[in-house]
Amino acid sequence: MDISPNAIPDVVVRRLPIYARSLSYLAEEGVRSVSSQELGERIGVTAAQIRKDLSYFGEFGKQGIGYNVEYLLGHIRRILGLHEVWPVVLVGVGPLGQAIARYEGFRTRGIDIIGVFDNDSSKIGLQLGRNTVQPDSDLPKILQEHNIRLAIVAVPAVRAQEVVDVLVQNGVQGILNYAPIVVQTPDNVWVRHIDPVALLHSMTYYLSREDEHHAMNEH
Amino acid sequence: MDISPNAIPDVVVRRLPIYARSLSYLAEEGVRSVSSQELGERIGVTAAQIRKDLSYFGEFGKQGIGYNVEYLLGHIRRILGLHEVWPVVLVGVGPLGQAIARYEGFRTRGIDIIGVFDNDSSKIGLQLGRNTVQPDSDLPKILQEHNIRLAIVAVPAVRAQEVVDVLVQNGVQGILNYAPIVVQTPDNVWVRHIDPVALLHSMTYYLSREDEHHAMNEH
DNA sequence: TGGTGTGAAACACTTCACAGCA
DNA sequence: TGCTGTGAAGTGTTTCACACCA
Repeated sequence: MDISPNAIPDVVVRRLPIYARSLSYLAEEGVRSVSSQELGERIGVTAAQIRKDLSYFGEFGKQGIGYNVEYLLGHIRRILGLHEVWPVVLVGVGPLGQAIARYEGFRTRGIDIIGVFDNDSSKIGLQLGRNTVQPDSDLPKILQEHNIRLAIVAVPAVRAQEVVDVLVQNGVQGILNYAPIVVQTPDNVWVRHIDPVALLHSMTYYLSREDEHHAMNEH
Repeated sequence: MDISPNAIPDVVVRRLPIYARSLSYLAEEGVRSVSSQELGERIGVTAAQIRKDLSYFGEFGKQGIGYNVEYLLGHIRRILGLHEVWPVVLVGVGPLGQAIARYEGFRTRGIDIIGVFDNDSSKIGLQLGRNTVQPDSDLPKILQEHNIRLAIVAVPAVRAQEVVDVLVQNGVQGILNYAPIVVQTPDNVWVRHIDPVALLHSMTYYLSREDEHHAMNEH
């Protein structure tokens, strides 16, 4: 999915949920007010970055004081569309899919998994959290009936593209893809990707460099 | 962890594992040679980007031909330090941790989970893949004995910081954090973060905008 | 006083466009 | 001919630094 000119930069959009997450912890702790400095330290981001990011959306702070936690959190939630609950489907019920289906953190943050699907008939009927596993063949019906726009894909890499095709054909516009493959979609569909191995590999890069460094310093 | 000046940009380092992944699929398919154009189409990246990225590390292609798949893959693996197998520990054996422990995709890509830990005594002794769950109290010993430099954290948010502190105190320099919280570490430690909910929220942002857009266009 | 909001400057990253080569 | 490797140009992102305000 591409960004139209004059739109908010995607980097900013990706940071907003982190701000929201941190603000909700602050709210739970009973903190009323927070400065960009304090929030930045929690999140590992500069104060200027936070102020600049927020300035795309309005003026939420008070000079000399900072930001009211509840007020800013409410605004960010609304900006992200989280004043509504988003129904999503999950496809793929291997160990990872089961963990996702059982995780409470989706529902508490505005994401409601309303259906879980697998093509393995031995899994159909399995109860996972509030959901019962349904066959993939029921996907189109459910997607359309509930007007689903978001989906989580946790199938093996070889199946990911076909599953994504079905999702997109039935109106899904945002996909969280756990399969270690880049899926092809029309450019009005958003895809975010989770590949823990790739993330680890990006760290092994630096750790190997460090070795060499030390070796060099020893001479 | 910060980047020293003149170093390879971190964005580039993060793309290398994606290139490696795609190249290994090509190799499995028996493809011998690939152009930056073809590889880019698979990955959703421009050809120029790939050529530029690779040029940080050397010259791996042949004019008029493209890249030899095996040769380039070998080089990228070496650049990422993947000519060695990296032993890692996993802390946290809830449903997610269990899925991680059982996932075969780590070992096949150079990441070997050599220990899994939890502080819940009812889980100690549980067999997960090739590992048996050990108590957190054994962490320091194992980290030091095996010279572990990478860890995966899959504990609840409230426990993440204390776990990370123990890891760092015992020599861990790279952490893959599944807990929905930004952990504090010394700046010689790398942290990568996985928060599926935050990724979904960054998509609900765009999907909400689209609604408004349509509403606007209807007038 | 202590903090925000924001243009402008600095920096980082991507894309272009083409020389050069098999 | 068809593709790489790469300076230079273009674009995007972050940081600076300060006017402004409760």
